[in-house]
Amino acid sequence: MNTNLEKTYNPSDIEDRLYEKWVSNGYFKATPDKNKKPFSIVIPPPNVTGQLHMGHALDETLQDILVRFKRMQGYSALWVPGTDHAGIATQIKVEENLRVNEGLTRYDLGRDKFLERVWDWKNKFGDRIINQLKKLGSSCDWDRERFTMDEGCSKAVREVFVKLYEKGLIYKGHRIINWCPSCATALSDAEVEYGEQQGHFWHIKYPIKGEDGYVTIATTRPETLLGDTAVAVNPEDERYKELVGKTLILPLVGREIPVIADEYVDKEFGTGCVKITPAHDPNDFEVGLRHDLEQIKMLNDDATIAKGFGKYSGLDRYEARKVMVEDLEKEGLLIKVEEHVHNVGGCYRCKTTVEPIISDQWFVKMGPLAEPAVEVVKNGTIKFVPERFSKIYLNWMANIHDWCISRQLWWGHRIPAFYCEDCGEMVVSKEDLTVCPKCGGKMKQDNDVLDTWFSSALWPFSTLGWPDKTEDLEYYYPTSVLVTGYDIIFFWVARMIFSGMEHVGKEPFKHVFIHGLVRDSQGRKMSKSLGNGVDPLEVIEQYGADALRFTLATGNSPGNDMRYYPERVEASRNFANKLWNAARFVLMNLNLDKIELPQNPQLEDKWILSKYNNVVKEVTENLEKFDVGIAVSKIYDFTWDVFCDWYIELVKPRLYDENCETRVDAEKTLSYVLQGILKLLHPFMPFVTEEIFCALPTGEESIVISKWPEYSDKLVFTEEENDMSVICEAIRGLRNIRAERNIPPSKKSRLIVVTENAELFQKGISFFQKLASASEVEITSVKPEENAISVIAPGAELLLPLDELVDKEKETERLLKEKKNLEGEIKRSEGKLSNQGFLAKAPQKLIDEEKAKYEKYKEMYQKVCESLNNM
RNA sequence: GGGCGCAUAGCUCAGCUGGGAGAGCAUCUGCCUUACAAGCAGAGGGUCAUAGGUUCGAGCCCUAUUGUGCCCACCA
Repeated sequence: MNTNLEKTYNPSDIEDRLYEKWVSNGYFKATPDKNKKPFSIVIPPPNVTGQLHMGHALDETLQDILVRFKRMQGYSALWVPGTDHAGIATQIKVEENLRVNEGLTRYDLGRDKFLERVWDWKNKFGDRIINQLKKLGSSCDWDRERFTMDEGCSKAVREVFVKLYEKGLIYKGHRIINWCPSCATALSDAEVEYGEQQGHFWHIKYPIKGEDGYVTIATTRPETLLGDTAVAVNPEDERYKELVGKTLILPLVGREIPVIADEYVDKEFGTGCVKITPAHDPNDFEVGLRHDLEQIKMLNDDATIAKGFGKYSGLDRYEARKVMVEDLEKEGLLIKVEEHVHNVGGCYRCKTTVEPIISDQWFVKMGPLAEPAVEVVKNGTIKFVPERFSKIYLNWMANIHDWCISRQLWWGHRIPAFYCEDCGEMVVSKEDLTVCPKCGGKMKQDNDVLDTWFSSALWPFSTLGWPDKTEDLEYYYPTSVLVTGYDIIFFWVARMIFSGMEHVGKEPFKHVFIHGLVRDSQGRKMSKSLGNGVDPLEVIEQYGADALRFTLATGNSPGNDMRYYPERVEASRNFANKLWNAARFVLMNLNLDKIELPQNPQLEDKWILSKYNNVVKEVTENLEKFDVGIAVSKIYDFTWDVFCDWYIELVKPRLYDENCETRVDAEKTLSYVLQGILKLLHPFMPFVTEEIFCALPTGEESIVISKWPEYSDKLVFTEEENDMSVICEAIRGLRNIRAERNIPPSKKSRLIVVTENAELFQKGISFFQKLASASEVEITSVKPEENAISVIAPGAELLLPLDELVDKEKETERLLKEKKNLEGEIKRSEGKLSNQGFLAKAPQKLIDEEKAKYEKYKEMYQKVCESLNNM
């Protein structure tokens, strides 16, 4: 018989072909449809740094699982990936190790030339993303021009920038920012990573003017003394009461600086005297403002010492530190040097130690924006999964500082501020300005670009056409769910939330589904420098996209990291293979031209249908709750253990018997349940399920657009489930004893079933023959006097009269062990049932179940005792 | 300093609202049983980190402790 399925499962044979089919049939296209509910995931891959591809694959897989699930449930599901201009540029920088900055440019290109390269790379990188998504089988809506949104994004970005500027929520300020000397750009607080470093604590004398004495200052950055404009002490500090108001001579420089009193100083730390460098420390900056101190910038943008500091000028910050410490020592101003471990901030991209520098930058005023963004999470409009991440989010939002959004880079969206070269007028405008509205002079656009995350924050609505009032925006916004890793909650999630609230007036998504990071088999982050990154495309090549997707979905609990093991992908592939072969078996034995429920289901048919029905319910519930890992393991267990290992084996006798009257019912049940399994599994393993689905007489053209299975009251067969489990237990008992005695399956044996429930065991005869190597099966209510091995099962004693195998000693030993086991169970059960508390407070269902167990064990115990007596 | 995770079989991890400890891999035994050796049937292996507490009942809830990881803040 032709099964339409190749003998061996080979993913590479089917995956590309099916993907082409889906795209050309237009299954992935999503349009606003009033008769359907919307489900939308509109997201760019996070700003890729090039080495975390497996992390993308996880993102993409989880997103696609949800979309496919919802589509089958009848939603109009939209799933649009993308990447923006700035993200691509980051990628370029990492892959080429570029340092693209005026004055520091390794490839000394102008802005235009650089942007040309950006576009080249955009295509290359865009292809890479598209390719990975295709290979993974992601059911994205490709036809729209959303994939790269440079133009649309630019429009949205300008709209937002101008709007916020006019509302006073974007301002240009002279403030302390984090400066990366290597990238030569400002960074936001979130872009600074802190790490412990072994440093020193230099104790330096600052002489008091007109006196012999001095003040001792302890510092970790002695070179910054060049920018000192005061020394501060705590106003409550008795030691230094006299000092306040006096003047000090700044060592090496000779400048006169005052001693001031400020609450900021901790009396207990260091010497209790703090040098104040307003231009190079955020706290000092605040102190400086309070005391109206001068801000002296002593560092250039490349972290060399600024002009005006004599021989130190032009030295690198660390070189200057060395030289200055030597000079201090020479002058006898260095008291001591202590070892000191402290946290140092580094640039999250290039790891260079950042310098706090006072600088003119653009900022977003966060206070007013944070308020609604906090509220919307607090009142549950946006729900984090798992819930604990909402606390992290809220905590961050509550302590948020203004966001520095200008970057001195060449990539990204250029700030839409224009300056008149003649009169200095500044205009923020949606349109490019060339002529000054005030004096008619020539206008020049701000050289700075926006933080990547500024445009990324607009993604949920900019991709839907905002600021235009499009049908898509109307229908799909707010989007349903955001799937992402916890590492970018601050960078991206938070900013999308307040941006959505501010610009659209509605939350950007309803759920934030947070997953963990994919690590290598030793638990390390995948990184280029370690060379431990795994390329999903290679994994797909080797095992297939289905296996990879299944692996990423399995054992993945929300918010927790997962390790990548090739062995796990192999296990997933094996599962796909198992399904493939089960399908081949069904098809080989199928004579139907359509799939339907059996008219005359037998015991085992009802058993599997009932179990299947239950799995449908559970899997659906789990997916609704984003418990992807639990859902997938339930399908796995049902498919392999219940359907393949039991049901298929159970119905073989009926299928192999040409004259069997209920053969057709077996066929119907087999194909019905298989079809259901395929549908449940489709979001996880889209390709293999489609290939099999199309080989079945479903009458449908594709599983992608088929209907998700639903729980049905008609398929509840509790009694049959229980009966069947009795038979299964009996079979397991027989197999157990045969395995213990090393009886090969080829050696059949007579079986005598001693039971009061002849009707049930009558139905089980063919199962005992097929699954427990029984030859003739005799059912009786009276135990015969025969030399036999006895297996105690619930409701029956099974006798194997195999003379040559009966070994009195072994048999006694085994029965004694069994007796002991049962005694334990009975004791446990008795303990529970005699516990008044349990009887009074436990749910009735549980008590009934416990009573039933007790009866069962009691009966089995008696049988074991009888057998022992007979020996 | 503040916050959040994690600690369960040899390894990697599940365990959903508290109701007799699970999977994959690894190990051992026996099977080429006409869908599948990428397989089948069995077996061994856990004081669920420790100590208390709540409860009729705790891997799950509470408290403390230890180990471990992450995030945030940062005192010069």
